[in-house]
Amino acid sequence: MEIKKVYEPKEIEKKWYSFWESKEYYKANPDSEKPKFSIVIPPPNITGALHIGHALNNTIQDILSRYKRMAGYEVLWLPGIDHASIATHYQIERELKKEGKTRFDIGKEEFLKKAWAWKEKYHYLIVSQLKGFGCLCDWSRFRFTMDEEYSYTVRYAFVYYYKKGLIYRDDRIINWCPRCRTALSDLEVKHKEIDGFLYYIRYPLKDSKDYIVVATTRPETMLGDTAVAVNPFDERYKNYINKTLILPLQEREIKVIADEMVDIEFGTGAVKVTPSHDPNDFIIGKKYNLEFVKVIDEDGKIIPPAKERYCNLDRFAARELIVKDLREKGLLEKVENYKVPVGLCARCETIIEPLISKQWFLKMAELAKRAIEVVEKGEVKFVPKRWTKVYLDWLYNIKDWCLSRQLWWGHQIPVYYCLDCEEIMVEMEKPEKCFKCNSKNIKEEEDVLDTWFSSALWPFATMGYPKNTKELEVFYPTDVLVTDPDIIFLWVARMVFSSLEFLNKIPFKYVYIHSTVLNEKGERMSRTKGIGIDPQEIVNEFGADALRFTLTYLESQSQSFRLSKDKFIIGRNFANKIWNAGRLLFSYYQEKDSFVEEKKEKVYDFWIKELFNQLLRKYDFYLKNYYFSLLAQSLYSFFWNNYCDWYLELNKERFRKKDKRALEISLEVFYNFLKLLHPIMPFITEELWHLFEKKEKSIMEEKMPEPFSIPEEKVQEIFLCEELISLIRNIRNIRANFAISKGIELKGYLKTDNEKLFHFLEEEKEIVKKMVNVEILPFRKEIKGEFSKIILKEGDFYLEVGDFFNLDKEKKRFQKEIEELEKIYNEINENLNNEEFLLKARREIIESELSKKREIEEKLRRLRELL
RNA sequence: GGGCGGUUAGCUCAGUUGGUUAGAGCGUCGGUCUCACAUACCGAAGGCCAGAGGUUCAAAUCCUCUACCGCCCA
Repeated sequence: MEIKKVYEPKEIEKKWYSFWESKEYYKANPDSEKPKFSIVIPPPNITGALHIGHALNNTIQDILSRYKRMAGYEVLWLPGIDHASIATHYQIERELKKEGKTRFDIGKEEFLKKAWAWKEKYHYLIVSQLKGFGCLCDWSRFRFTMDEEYSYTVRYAFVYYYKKGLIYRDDRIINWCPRCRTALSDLEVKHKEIDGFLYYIRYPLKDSKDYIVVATTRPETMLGDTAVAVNPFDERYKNYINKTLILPLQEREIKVIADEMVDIEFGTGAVKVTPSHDPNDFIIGKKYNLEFVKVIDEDGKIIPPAKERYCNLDRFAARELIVKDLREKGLLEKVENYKVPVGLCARCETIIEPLISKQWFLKMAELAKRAIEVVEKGEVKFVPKRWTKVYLDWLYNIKDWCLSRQLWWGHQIPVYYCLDCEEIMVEMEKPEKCFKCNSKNIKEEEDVLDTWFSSALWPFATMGYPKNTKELEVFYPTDVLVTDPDIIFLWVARMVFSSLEFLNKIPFKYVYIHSTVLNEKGERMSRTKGIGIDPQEIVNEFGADALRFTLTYLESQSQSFRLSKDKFIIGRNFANKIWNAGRLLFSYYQEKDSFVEEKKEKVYDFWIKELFNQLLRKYDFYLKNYYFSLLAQSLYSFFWNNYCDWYLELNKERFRKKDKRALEISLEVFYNFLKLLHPIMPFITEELWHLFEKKEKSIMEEKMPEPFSIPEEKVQEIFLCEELISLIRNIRNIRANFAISKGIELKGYLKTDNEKLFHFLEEEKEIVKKMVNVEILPFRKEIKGEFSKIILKEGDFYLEVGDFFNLDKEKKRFQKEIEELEKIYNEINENLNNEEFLLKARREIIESELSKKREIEEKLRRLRELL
């Protein structure tokens, strides 16, 4: 059987994914007797293809679920996608814009058709991407947030909250995006400072030549001013309180009021109050019962009662005209450069307009309380821990959540208005007639819900809530949520309080927050900005296993890591290494019937078994603690640096001699390694697993390996293997140092009092000959010719190098080592001469220092003999 | 303004109860197409672990401050 020299993942990946699917390995069985493990996917939104951050996110989930499956759990990894109301709007509107249209040009029905088509397209794409990454989600339970069942749960939740009195409708200042034409929640607004101006405007006193100067960054809002406020403790304005001013341009009378909220330091200490267009002014407006004058509309245009001169102008055009008018009237005292804080729509980056508007809100105080409690008590744990504070701080300062959006794509708010008596009905289905006046003249609410309202229900809505499903019974709460830092508030916190409210259970026990993936310049990957790596490209070029391994290797719970395409070489090369080790083993495996000689196990066998046991211990620990980078590193170095570089190399001679036991142990360790690696690199491990025997079942049906048992006396002998490795390394070093090519045979003499070592190297003569072309001879008192000395732990080795010998080089080599050792020796000595160290350090530390000292002393002594 | 991260070899990063001589990959230098692998093998060079204090017998690791970079919140 011909096996390709270089690992080619493409066909192999396709083959095994369909195999897993055909066998339905992904399918969770709620009736299983096994312990349960469950994860719900953070549903990717349908706005576009998955990026490399998704690849990381889902690789982690796949690792955890594959591992748990092999560790004997019944695993549910529930997949799905999110309709992403506003984000999808933005994408479709962008397409429309290319044709010069807006959503209002084509109308709601046409728009929704496009949205569904969009969803279909990306639904298909996202699923195929996930499969391309090797993610084995339970496809039989795939959910979309706008599925009928899911939508039922969303309505159910809204109605429930409303009837409980937690949802209310009110006129409030909200964040309005004039481009998206919708209200936004606080979290959907990004704050930024831009270069702008601070305008100082004179507001004349009524019947006086005196005036108050107010400072503002937004002069256009003055059209809606209904007061000027000063701080009651501000001496400058004491005499102005309660006086009447004439609002410039509008020529309207407004009062000077005093409130401690006013910052004395800002501008002139006097501020204009526009209750309809500023959140703080809104509060003041309510407090002092001011008039609410709305002068900017939902398109960001000026409207009456502003003077006609300004109406229909865009807010920024109006600003310019107003400034011009003020200047002409001599009312503009001065203009300063100023960093103006603005809110931007998180989606389209349009400057937010704070607007007074009637919207639906969810009361947060009570809900937040319980969400805080479960995290403070540690029922829900963040990994890494530091994110706990981020979560809590947000909830400590929580404000009510604006739920309604003036969008079309999303869940219709289940509210119905009687057009005759103004009765408001909040119901699961549209009522036939008004509950109050029996009118059939009923209109449903046009607004849709914030996407995150439905996402907040994800863990249990996907499992069939409010029905009492078997899934909810056995798989809920889920074990861990894997996500990135951006959505701790948007999503994680909201899932926690929703779950507590509806099921009286936490939604997950752990929240693993992984790193943000950056590009090589350190910029956040962004599809809209065209920054980033397309995971599909990586899969095509390097393979899914390489993609997964590299991401795992780089995921170390840090805030972020930089990624460039060439990083995937790590994973690709590792896959190739495994592949080729497989090839080597397979070539002997094919001839296994001729492997008859059952020689006894060698020291190397115990050496590799011990190293495997160590790997296993680390593996469990790292996985349990979500130390993904260390997990990948330990697998990598075990396999490459121990198994391949030494164990297989040492075994080649045994293979040649048809040593059956050598082959068996090599294969056993290899198989075990494949099992451990499978969660990270599912494809190549599956392929190799099936290469060796005709197997019906997937490697994932295997149990995770147990440690090898090693007899105590064999543990004592493992050092011999280390001595052998050290000897070979030293010989190679000397050959390189003196430029003696391997083709030239050398002789060497071992001097040791350690009988085990003596016999061992006697036995392993052939290996040494083969690996470094050195013949080991019995030590004689007088060694002729020039030699180079190798210091082993338990003996000296004299390598006869003849004419190649160069005293300077040799001295250099030793001097350097002596200097290094002396440095360490002095440090150790200092410690050991320090009474406090002896008094306070742990016993095993002292002992290890002592034995180190003896070792170094001995080595130094032997090194100095040479000079 | 507040919170949180980062600063370790030329580059990208590990280093998880403080205790072997601080590691890896890439890159560099030198040598190899050796019958699994040149996506490889062998050898080597390269670091006062940002700076300053402190705690400790012992600090890259804990504490404080400073500087710079980044993320988040207001």
